[in-house]
Amino acid sequence: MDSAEFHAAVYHVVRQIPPQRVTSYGHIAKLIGMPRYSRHVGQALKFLSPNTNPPVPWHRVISSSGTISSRGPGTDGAERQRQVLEAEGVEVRESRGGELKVDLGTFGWFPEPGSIDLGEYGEARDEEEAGSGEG
DNA sequence: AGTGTGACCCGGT
DNA sequence: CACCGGGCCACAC
Repeated sequence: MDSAEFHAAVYHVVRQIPPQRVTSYGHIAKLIGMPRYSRHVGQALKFLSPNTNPPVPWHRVISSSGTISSRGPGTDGAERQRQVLEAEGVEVRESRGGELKVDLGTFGWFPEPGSIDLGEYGEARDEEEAGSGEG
């Protein structure tokens, strides 16, 4: 699995997140079969072009705790993500520390690995399974 | 070859 | 809920 293919796999899965739902970097990593690569999911979204042909709903990916990643002080990425989420009906609230949070119990989308379409990226495996396989 | 960093995750306090 | 420590993988210096 090359870096380019990893990115492609991430985009493929992110495109399947339904409207008004959010999931986490870590869960995307799980879905593509690489549970230890949560940090790289964020990188893949960072390198995403703003005008890809099938659009990638990057805004529906937040942290596992329901927090929108701040991307550092002085950046407006988190605020842009908030506005896009609210525009499609996702409720975002602000904690005292200024953190933007979404209620995962209401808007969370965490399908089990294997229950979604991986397309040509279904060969990725981070953990070997003894005695089983695609065949 | 070591150190620091990043759109992260989990458990403990 | 907030804070901290450890784990994780790849990249830049």
